[in-house]
Amino acid sequence: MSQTVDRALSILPLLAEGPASLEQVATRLDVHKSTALRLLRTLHDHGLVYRQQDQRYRLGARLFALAQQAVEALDIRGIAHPHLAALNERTGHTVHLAVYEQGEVVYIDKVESRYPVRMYSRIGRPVAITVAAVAKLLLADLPEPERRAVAEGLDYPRYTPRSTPDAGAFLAELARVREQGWASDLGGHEESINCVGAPLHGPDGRVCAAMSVSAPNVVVTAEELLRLRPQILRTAEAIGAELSGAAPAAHHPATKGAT
Amino acid sequence: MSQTVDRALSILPLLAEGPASLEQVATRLDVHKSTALRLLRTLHDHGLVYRQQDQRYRLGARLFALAQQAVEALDIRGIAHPHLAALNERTGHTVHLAVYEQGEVVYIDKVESRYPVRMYSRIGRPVAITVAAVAKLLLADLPEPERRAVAEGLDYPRYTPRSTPDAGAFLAELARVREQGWASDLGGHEESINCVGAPLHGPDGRVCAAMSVSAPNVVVTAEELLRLRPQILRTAEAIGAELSGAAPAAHHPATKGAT
DNA sequence: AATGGCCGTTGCGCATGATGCAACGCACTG
DNA sequence: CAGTGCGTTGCATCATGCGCAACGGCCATT
Repeated sequence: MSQTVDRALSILPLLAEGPASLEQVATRLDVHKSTALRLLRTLHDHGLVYRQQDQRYRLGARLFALAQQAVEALDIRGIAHPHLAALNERTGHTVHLAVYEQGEVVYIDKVESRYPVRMYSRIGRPVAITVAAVAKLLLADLPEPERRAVAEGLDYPRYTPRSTPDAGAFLAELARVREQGWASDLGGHEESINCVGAPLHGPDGRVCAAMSVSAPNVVVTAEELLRLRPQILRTAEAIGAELSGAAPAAHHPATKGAT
Repeated sequence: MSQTVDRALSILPLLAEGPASLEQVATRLDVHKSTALRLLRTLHDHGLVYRQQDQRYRLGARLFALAQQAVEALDIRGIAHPHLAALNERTGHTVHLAVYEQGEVVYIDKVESRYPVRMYSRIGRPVAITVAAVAKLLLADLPEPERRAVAEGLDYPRYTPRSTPDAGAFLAELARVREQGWASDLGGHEESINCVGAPLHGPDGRVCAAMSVSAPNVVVTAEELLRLRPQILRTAEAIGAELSGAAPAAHHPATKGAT
């Protein structure tokens, strides 16, 4: 692995937190100022980093453009979206789509609730990996050694009393999820929010993404939400079928095609 | 500028075009395979690049996560304020900045008029959502189902005879606003007060805030106020560019003062 | 107005780390 | 079963990225 590039790339997550000065970057990277400057300049030349008038650095327009292209390149998203929208239409609740990539679970799509109730997460933010239904689904499908390695490398923040407490409990939960083919999170992240999720199987049979329906219990109780399970599973299967090349059932015009 | 980093970063736009094999990357970079491999591995370790089953590389979801995190951390007010102050300086009128959150539109910044006018707005307070220019701008950008849901759940108080009367009229107005890219409120909240507003686009291209210039018609007529529109739009675009990290990019320190 | 500290910037000599090469392994093909 | 194409590895060479030290602008302090 290339040390120079490694350092340069380490700057990006750092700047994602907020603007930082040259000195701050140098300190956090543990390199000399002049080194940090050179790296930042290179990033700047590529437009990944932006320099504001106060000379501090932020992420730049190019990075946003690339990010946009990155999600658009994910076929799953384009294929799944109409299905997710339809599910949202029928249930009225917020629907999420997430993928797993190298130890991270990332939301890549979301269809908002019709209810004008604020939902906790925005797409893109790394998921609360130890509790979210989608995270459980994605991790549950990993081969056993990797699953354990990931589980043991995680923090287990106690968002609520119902949050997953530790690696042991998490692995047990993953086993259950794997077994039953769906997952739920009942107030494990935010006390009043529940969600139910299902896995999306790719052509190779492995779980390539996960979806979930979330709602605060001021709108529906956990029991009512869980009653949507069959519908969610059916949607997940429909998406999976289409991913595997099955003809898309003639729903709405499935415009947003992927190639 | 660092050559190694430069090469590594050149890979990203290349992959944005579509998945590519190691050999293709090496060729396009004009470096040896082994060099390209090392660079790709480093990018991969940082999650910026993902390796699909067929061993070809594409952009990683982490890029999206980074961008999204940066968007959330954006200090819209801090970036916008100098521009708003400058606009206030030039026009003399009250300037507002607002965002949409949890079904409400709230002011997050305000630069007072140089004229002795009283206006019922305060930072942190909700906006008269059915009539204010900023509210129209923010709601006009919501996805259609949510927009309709919100519009239908609102009250439509008749502050004045020119207030938006009902959901139908409001949705029609939102469509117009969305189309034209700016909004006005001519005496819809307080009989004698007019305002003109423009949307602020965030890095993801969506409207993340809205600004407006307001003045009572004892100071300027509605026509005169509307004549400021180009100036307001220009300001909004400048803020948007800065929010997005668009790079005019002066390397050398000498650049000082407004452009 | 003068001073000192802070922070970004520059040029340079040194050694570290990035480079290309050549050889290997693997999968697919004729 | 050779032959081809592509990804991977270890290594010797030297280009390149590194830290240092010194400079200069800006701001707050006296």
